[in-house]
Amino acid sequence: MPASYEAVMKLALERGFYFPSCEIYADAPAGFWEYGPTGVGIKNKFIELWRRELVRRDGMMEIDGCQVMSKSVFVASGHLGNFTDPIVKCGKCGSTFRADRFITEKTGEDVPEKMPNEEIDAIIDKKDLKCPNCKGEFGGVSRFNMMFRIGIGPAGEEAYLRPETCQTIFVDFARIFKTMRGRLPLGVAQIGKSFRNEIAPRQSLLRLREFYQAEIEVFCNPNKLDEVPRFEEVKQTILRIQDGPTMKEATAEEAIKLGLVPNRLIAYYLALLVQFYEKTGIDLQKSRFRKLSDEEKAFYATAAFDFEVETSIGWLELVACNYRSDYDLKGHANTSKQNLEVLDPADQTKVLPHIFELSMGIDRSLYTILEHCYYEDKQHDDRVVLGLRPYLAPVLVGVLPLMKKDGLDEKARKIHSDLKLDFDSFYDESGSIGRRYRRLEEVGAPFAVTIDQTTMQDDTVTVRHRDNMQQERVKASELRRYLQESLKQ
RNA sequence: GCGACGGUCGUCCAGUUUGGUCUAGGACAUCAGAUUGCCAAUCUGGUAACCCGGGUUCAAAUCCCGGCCGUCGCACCA
Repeated sequence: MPASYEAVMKLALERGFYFPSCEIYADAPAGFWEYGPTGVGIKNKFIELWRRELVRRDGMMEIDGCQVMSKSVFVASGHLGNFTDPIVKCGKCGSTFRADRFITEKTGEDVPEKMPNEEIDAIIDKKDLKCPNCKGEFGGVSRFNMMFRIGIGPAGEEAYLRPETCQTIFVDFARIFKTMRGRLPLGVAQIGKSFRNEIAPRQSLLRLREFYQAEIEVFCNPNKLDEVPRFEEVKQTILRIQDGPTMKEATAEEAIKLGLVPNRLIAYYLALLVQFYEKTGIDLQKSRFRKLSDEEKAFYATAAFDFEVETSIGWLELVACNYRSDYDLKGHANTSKQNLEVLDPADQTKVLPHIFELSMGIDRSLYTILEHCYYEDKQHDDRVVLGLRPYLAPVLVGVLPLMKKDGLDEKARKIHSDLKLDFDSFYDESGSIGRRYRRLEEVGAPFAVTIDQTTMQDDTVTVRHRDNMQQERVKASELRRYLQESLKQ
């Protein structure tokens, strides 16, 4: 079995990576999944890698905001206007359709999403449109909003679960900029949950109703999009860019010259993103930045690239990279009546920052890492191996006594307890040694330390490597340094 | 949300056609003991499931109704 959605799913269920939420109840809703112990291990390490390679490297500021946000936030953001799709439901068979698209398809008439419900109803009446499935009459147009609405306090004040984490960053921007002595360009980052009431959640981690995002919002001066001193560090990074039907590979520097990327600021962050994903173990040969056409772009984006990775079930969007211009800050400034302009000290001008964002889906990224790292080793009984990088593995090292006698088990327990506070160490004495190696491989543990008779004589242990199954002898006293070393690049 | 098909130990599958030896079976996984002692060994024993609710019937894993979940297709994915 090659790496496939089914194989990854099977492993996830068998080894506790992730599983359906509330599964002991029959009324558990779709689109909610939990991470088990091994899954959390990978997730936490993925987040730490993200912090190291993006937040700390670039000197970004990380915040942690609330999941419940006021109604006004979404009036300003446009979520309560632009994102409500007009839908019609057949009174007879219950089929539902996007009203605007349905009318355009049937009559050729252009129907903007924002057209009032009554006008859309009038068109359906006039053109005598019927349900294409059963010829039934349509009920009136209604609006479907993908946000979860909640009631605050006894009066049930209207509020919403955020449908994207970035709104927190926008509304917090002024305070962060002032109190943290910000300067443009300023990256503000956040990891957190977002909620979207998907109509048809599907494929476990890939389309969730409650999901993790890692977002980076870069606030910048729109007049200085090519002033990026650190661009030098990344200019040789290869960007693979799909523009319409053509796929082009170019360094970040060339990509600007070729007009594939509009400016240095965007090129810089796309390159950082590539360098980050290279370290996750995802095969970058199966990745691309897909330049979105005008029709595909979100309403707020003036330039947009989706970072996509090919998996057994097709191309998956892992990160949306949008140049959002001043859409967000302008909206929040108008709605809140606050001035969100900042001073650019270089030329003492006031400017309303523009925003370039990297909006990463953590759950999808984790799935992709699992799939790209999964393999079955034909040379060795089709052993299932998760070839995770050491710094992403939920278990770094398994500590195994060769046998449970002659004091080997006690010695092994001692070594395990010496390691476990600083490393993800796992002690296992159950079953044959080969069996235990295989179990460790399935959760991606890169190393197994075995305690044998020789250990009792000279205090050395064997370190077995997951990928090539080779072993080497290492002094027990050197183990910590050995493991420490493995966690570096 | 619509349609088609499906839902049985942790995982995969048998059993449902024709209701009754199903007290639900197997494989893998897992646990305990024995034996072995560096790559899924063997033996013995154990844990562990009919998605939920209702109905038909003397009797339901099996038939009927409703719900939930999953896969696929359509639609959706801001």
